[in-house]
Amino acid sequence: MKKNSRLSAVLHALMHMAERDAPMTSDDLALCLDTNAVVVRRTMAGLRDAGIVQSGRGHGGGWVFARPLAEISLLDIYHALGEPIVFQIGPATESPGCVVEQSVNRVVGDALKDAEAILMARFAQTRLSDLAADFGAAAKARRALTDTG
Amino acid sequence: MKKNSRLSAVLHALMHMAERDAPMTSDDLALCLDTNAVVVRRTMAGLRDAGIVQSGRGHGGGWVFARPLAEISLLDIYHALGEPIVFQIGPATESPGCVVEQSVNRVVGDALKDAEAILMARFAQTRLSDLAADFGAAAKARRALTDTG
DNA sequence: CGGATTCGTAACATTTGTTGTTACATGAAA
DNA sequence: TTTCATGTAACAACAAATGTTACGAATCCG
Repeated sequence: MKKNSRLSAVLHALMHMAERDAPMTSDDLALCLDTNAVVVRRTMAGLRDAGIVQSGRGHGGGWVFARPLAEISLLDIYHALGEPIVFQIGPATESPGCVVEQSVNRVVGDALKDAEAILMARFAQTRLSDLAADFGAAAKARRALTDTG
Repeated sequence: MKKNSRLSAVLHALMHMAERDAPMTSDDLALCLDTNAVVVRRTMAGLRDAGIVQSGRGHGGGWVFARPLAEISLLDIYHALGEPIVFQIGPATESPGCVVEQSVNRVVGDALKDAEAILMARFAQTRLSDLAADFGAAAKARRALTDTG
């Protein structure tokens, strides 16, 4: 299956936004992500609804953060994207009648659930400011948002 | 996209095999799994190549275990299936030129890698005999294979 | 006001992976 | 030799993510 790259894509976009003070248009971001402006809007829509970013129309419009980077976790982003499916592997039947299949689903499902919990915990404790620091944009990001927030 | 259910499907099939002493044909298993015999053969092929099961043709043929259930881990099965992709979420670009994207990929990739390691560890420590015990087929399974192994 | 800019969104095409199906060859047992 | 069963290739059906086009709505600037 094709992988769902919305999480990585949106993080990439947000980090480019963090490098700038001014709003970035969907076309700007589409260039950064090597994709289409419509795809950018589609992906960012969830973040806007979640109050993570804001969009403005017309001249001087575009995308800006609605909160300081230190107050946005990867888990916030993940949820704002509609909680994309984490695992590609899964049961053949959700509610099987066969007790054997029920047993298999329970054992494998528990393992997947635990792994997912680990992942979510990691996402929860990682902030956008950490990500920005990772490539040396920490200072810029702080100047751009923490002061105003 | 559709989920990859081969792991669950093959475990379901193996547990039905564990309930019986006699070989089960692909048609038998296809009935259990509510699918097609060709799909069963296709999926089981990896397990046969890995020496986990054996297939026999002609009258009285079908699928049997090649090792005791206690000596087969879920990780063995997972590898035998060609290590299906675990995560549906992933990076947009594998080897990006953009340093920002590299940073994002590293952070998200590390989190995914850790979660995958947790999952693999769980798979490694879970044997088919554990699975069989989970639905009360432990006695049967032991009678069928541990004695002969 | 009018034009340029930019987001919002629906509709459709493209791509890719999984699963289902058909057809036929190969091997083994009765 | 007939029947049963696997091995495998080829193709169809289906689903999900992404790319593309088109058009509407809001905003800014002159």
